[in-house]
Amino acid sequence: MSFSTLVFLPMSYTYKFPRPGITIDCVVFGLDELDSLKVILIQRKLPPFQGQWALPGGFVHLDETLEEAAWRELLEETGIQDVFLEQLYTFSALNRDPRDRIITVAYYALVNLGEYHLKATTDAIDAAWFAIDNLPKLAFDHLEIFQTALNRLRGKIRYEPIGFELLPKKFTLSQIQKLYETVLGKKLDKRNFRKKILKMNLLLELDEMQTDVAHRAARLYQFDEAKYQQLKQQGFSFEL
Amino acid sequence: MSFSTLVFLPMSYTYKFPRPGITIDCVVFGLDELDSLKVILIQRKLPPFQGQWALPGGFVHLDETLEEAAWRELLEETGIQDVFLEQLYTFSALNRDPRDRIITVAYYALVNLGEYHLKATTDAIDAAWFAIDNLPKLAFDHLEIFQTALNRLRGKIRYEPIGFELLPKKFTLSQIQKLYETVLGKKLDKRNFRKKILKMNLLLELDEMQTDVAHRAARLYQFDEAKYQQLKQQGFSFEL
DNA sequence: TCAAAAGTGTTCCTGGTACACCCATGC
DNA sequence: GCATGGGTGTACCAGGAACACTTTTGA
Repeated sequence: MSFSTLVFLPMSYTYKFPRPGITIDCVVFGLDELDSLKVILIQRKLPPFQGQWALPGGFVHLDETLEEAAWRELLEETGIQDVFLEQLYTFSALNRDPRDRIITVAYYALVNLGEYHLKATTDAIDAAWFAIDNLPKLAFDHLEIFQTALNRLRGKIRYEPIGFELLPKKFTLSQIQKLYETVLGKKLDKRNFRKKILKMNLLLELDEMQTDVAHRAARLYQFDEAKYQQLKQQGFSFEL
Repeated sequence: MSFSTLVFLPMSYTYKFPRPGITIDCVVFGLDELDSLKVILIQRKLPPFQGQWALPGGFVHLDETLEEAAWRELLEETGIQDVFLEQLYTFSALNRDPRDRIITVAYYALVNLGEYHLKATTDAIDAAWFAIDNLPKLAFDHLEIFQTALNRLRGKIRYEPIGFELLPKKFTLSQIQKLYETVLGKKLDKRNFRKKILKMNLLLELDEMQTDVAHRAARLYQFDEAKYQQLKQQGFSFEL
């Protein structure tokens, strides 16, 4: 476009009744190479809670849905896109933001940590992965939001195949077993785990093996999303 | 107080950025004597959707949480209080309200329909129970909200003991079996159902029987909430 | 040759499912 | 005495849990 458009930008917006502000916050889970569960935090540059760590998030624009706002903030603050994202819960305690009445709609995301190193993030935003059992003090009520998300993840991973979202596309049976052990916090029997997950027929056995490992290479598998949708239609229900 | 306080009531509220309006809506489920599942709807007195049926709900005040707003609207519009109430989902489609950008946080409630006849409701509000398989056309996106609530109820009733909220405090085993058959939409085997639910040790066998029935009177039971909390603590998980 | 993880079957037991008849009560 | 729902036990089968050794590979 060679012409700019001049628009009148109002400096303020007026309503008959007071309105709370609406934000979204995202709890982004990732599984690192050592198989500890991690979450992304952002260091706040501005008050309130300046310098403290917080969940990525921000205000919802009038021309976007909550989910669109979550995707936008995720991309802006962490560079993450195209991942599993689901609404978690809406938090509305009266004093959760010291400045103003703010209601926040929390989302949680599952990403394959190996694909995102958070180094190339824009401007001066400081984002980092933290192990979930060693979090710093969080701003606002973000600890409560995080705990709600962790409980949701632990509950949901047992009866919906969302765990695969934390792994690379191609993974070994041991990887997925360790994932379940990490998230659920208990050891599982190797033979029983393999029997059960293979019997579901949701894993595509690939003709590929692990490389660069200092021991016998394991076979790679892939989650068969199409098959899952088809089975779910027929009343099948995932359970581990 | 013998003196009134004069306060300046502003006629408007101004913000630097535009804000969506925030409402809550409630999907109230009840089970009637003929054991069909019902939901409460309110007939709208004002545009938009004037005359159409809608879920009870309204704007969230600045000095209340979302849950408080839900309780308030529930009481004002239906006379219901002290029931099971849980947050469902937050809906934010851009055009869900034709007048303005409105985001709504939906709640769902489970009530013992026998206790609420909706006759004594305040002023001119027209509230009524509708069988869920015979709903009228609903205002806004309330059909989608209702369906989300029904799916949640169907899912949750299988792994948390919330079904009892739809029954009177004292109930027969047949009542709860019919409840499950109604909500899940399939017949269950009487002997197996009784074995399973009694084995959980969550039902208190009372020394009372049904009265005024034209057949052998059934024993009454009561859900043991304290026992459930205790068992849950120890890792027990309800499942039917 | 050693270390490290991959891969593989069987036995036992629990819990799910299928199934039919007598009992108590009010009309 | 009949209609209506209440109440009860057993046999079979499937799936979950416990359990240990051999194989492959790279260092």
